Amino acid sequence: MGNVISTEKCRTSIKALEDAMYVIGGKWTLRVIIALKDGHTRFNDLQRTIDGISAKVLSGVLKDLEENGFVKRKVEIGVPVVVEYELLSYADTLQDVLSALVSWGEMHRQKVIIDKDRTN
Amino acid sequence: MGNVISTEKCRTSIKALEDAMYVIGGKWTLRVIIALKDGHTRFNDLQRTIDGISAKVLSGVLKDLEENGFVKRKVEIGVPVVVEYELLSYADTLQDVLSALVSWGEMHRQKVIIDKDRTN
DNA sequence: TAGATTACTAACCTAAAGGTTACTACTTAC
DNA sequence: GTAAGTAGTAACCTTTAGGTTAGTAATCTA
Repeated sequence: MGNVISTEKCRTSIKALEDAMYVIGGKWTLRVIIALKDGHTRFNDLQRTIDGISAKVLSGVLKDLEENGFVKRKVEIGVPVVVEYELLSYADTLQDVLSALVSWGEMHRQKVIIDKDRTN
Repeated sequence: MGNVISTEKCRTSIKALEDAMYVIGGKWTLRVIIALKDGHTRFNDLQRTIDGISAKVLSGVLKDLEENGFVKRKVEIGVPVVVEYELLSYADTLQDVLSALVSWGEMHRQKVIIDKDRTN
């Protein structure tokens, strides 16, 4: 009961997790980053790739990503004006997070399917 | 533009991420798991350890964790009745996700502090 | 004998993330 | 000449996760 030292480490971990989730825990944030990494750099291309995202939400997420230093918005003046969202190197720091989440998600989906089969 | 093959891989990754976030993306889910891993097994101990969580929310999270196979609820009959939440081995599969998120959160907090200093 | 602790639940309320619809102004394709 | 694509914004609405308050019944503590 109440091991203070471990509780402190625990609280520290929880705070770090909190910081991470604040920035990348939104419903769409990491999905947009995945699509950007996949080479989809333009607004409508992103919207088409990410099923279910609305223009309003995509626009908001892209603004947040810019503010947090993950993405650069590049406007190429011409006719028509072309806007490209370029991933910055800071986005690479998310590599471990992304691959851990994606592979855990795949694994978990398999597990859920197997569990369902066993109950039939 | 519109490389169909890579777009499909991208969609698959996004779905896996979606599955993961559905299960562990709640505001409190991973915080509770961290506290459980730290050896806090009882309800009020967990509530004291996880700053800001209400009894209602903690109770809901613990039920979800049980349903998803992360936790076993153990009742020891006696006076008073003691309830313990035991982490199951399935929770170990989250190790990579947890450490990636925690260390990214720590790193990001440092970056934010440094960025703030630079603007002063 | 008032207060704390045990493990919660019921009922209610709020905020904010996200969803929907419509619209811009210009250009290219059919 | 009309439909679709370019990159969004404005205004509005809804959902729901989470927050708040209060209370249970039994025991122990100051």
